[in-house]
Order: sequence, then C-alpha cells, then structure tokens
Amino acid sequence: MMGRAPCSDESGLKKGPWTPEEDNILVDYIQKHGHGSWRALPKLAGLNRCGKSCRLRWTNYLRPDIKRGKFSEEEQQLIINLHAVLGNKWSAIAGHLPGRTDNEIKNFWNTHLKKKLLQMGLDPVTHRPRSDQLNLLSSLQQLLTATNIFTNTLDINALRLQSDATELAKLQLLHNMLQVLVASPASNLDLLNPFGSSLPDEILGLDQSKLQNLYNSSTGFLSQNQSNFFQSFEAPPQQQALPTGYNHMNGGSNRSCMKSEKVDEQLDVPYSFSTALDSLPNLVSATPECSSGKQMENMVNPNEFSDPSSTSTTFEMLGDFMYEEVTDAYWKDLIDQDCNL
DNA sequence: AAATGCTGCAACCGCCGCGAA
DNA sequence: ATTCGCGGCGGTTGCAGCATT
Repeated sequence: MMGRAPCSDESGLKKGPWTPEEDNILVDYIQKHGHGSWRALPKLAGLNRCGKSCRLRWTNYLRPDIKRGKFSEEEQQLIINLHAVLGNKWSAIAGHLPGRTDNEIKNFWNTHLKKKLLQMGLDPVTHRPRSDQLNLLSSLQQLLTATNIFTNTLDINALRLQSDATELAKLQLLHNMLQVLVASPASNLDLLNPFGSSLPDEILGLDQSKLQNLYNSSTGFLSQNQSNFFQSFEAPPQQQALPTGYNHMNGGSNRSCMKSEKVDEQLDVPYSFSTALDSLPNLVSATPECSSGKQMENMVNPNEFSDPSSTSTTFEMLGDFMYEEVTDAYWKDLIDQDCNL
C-alpha cells in the first residue's frame, strides 16, 4: 500500500537481532493476551519494535509449536516433491510440514536442496534437466554414470534426449508420491499426502492393498520407460523414434535417474539422496524386456482409461492419472487449491 | 595468528490480497 | 466503488561463525 511507512522508516524503532530480554517480553505478552493486533502489540507489550518485526519473530522463532533441528529425509523428499508442483510457494509447502516455517523451508531450499538439484544437472526451478547444452551434457554424464551405462559412440539427438529425461522425471515424481501413500497407514494418508484432498478420488478412495498394486504398477511402468530411455543411447538413430503413446505421458516430477551411489560420491553434501531413495525398488532394469514402441503404446493409450470405475485395473488408473489432458488440469487445480489455502 | 572467503540463517523489505469502513 | 489498514508472502540482505589460506 502506498503511503504507509515501512518499519524501517519509523524513527527510533529497534531493528536487527532480537535479544533474549525482548524475546521474553514478547512471549510473556502473547501468552497472557494473545497477539491481537500486531501493529498495536509492541506498544502494549513495551517493545521498541514494529509490529511486523514482532510477528516475524513470533511466527518464525518463538512460537511454541515450532519444530527445530535437521530436516529428516522424509521432510527433504516431501519438500522437493512439493516444490516440483508448487514452485516457490513456501507457505503452501510449509502447510504440509507441521512445525516447520516457510522461512525455514525457504532457507533450507536455497542453501541445500537447490544446490543438490543443480549438481544433479536439474534446474531447481523447473525440476527438469537443465536446458542449455553444457548442462545437458553434464546431465547426460550423470545419467549415464547413475546407471553404469556408458558408450563411446553417443550419437543422439540432444533435444529428444532431454525430452525423454523430462518425461522420466515426471514419472519418477508420481512414483514417489505413490510410495509415500503406500508407506503410510491409511489413517495417516491425509497427513502424509502432500496434496490433501486434491488427489483424485480414484486415488484417495483406494485401500492400502490397491494402493500397493498401483504403486507396483508404477514401478514396472517406470522401469520399462527408463529401460527405453537408456536403450536409446545404444539404438541406431532410426530406432529412436518415440513410441506413439510416449508423448502423452505427463505427471510432473523433479527427478529422473538418481539412484546411484556414484552420483552421491560426486556430491559434497551433508545428506544423501540415494539414502532417501534406498527404499525405492530398483527402477532401472539391467536387462530390459519391454521396450518396443507397440508395447508402450498399449500401456499408455489414454482411450482405454476413460472409465476407471468400471473394469479398469489399477494400472489403467495409473495411465489415466498420467494422461496429459487429465494431469495438466489436475496440476493446475492442485496449485490453485494450494494457493488458496 | 591473522586475513580472507564461504555458508547458513535470522531478519528485513516491498509487494499483494483481503476485509472493513 | 473506493480507500485504507493489516497480515501474509517471497525475495533479499547482513552478519555471525566456520573454513581455508
């Protein structure tokens, strides 16, 4: 708003770090009276601070329900997954991590997770492989290292490869989401499900065994697609055309092929993504079997999933969930809902 | 031991949206 | 319909502590 002087312009008000005495005054006052109007609070409490500074100090540090200390692996993974969908909506992300503040999550992202994604060759904004050529080559190198696949005769279309990697990353996110759902007791789904009730009813209505089936299906689905992806390194150019149904897959994701000890060996970071991913099944088949375009087409033909309530299998439901026209709207709704929290 | 560089995080700044007047 | 005040949000800054030279 124009015309309202910022805190910094109000003469005589203290700025900078809070002293323990100030903290005590603020905590005592709020415990006795509640915060009420933040603007009025400093005078009433006897603090030489602006209301905004008091509010920030309380919400980011003094609040009794704040959780301190290192982020757990689960929290880190949840932040990454949520960021892939929500972007820098720190408040919305914090809403899914009880006890964590938006400021803390933002700081953790900027100081740890962003670097981690960059080192993996992923754009921390889009969660996709970085688009410039140098970064693309870096991504390729890491992807190859990650799967112990190496060839001296790389003759590939770089843009198409990047597209494939992106699709794989989307698949991976869906897979991770399902893993969280499967790993949690049904009674805790709401707590652990980062998307609350915005998940499709088809997903929320499943019992644990069906979720497990869905998760298993995604494992095979992802494994097969990763096999296709890595096979493309070795396939002659004329065999690299995308399967018909491939481009219809869309899910939104942040990670492609990260399950590799070697990747983490290259990264000088205080925590390990491979540790977090150790609970995942091996998603890269050493001897891929299902790699033909025809099979892919059969798997993801969206026309087969138009009626998930009838005789569709959980796998068909997955295909439905991944279908571009469904998921684009879904992600948009999801973001809108989170923005409206 | 001192100087310099780096990192992490608390706090600030400016803008935005909402509700009340 | 418009203005105003407030709370909230995301980006950025500044500094303390640690690491390196």
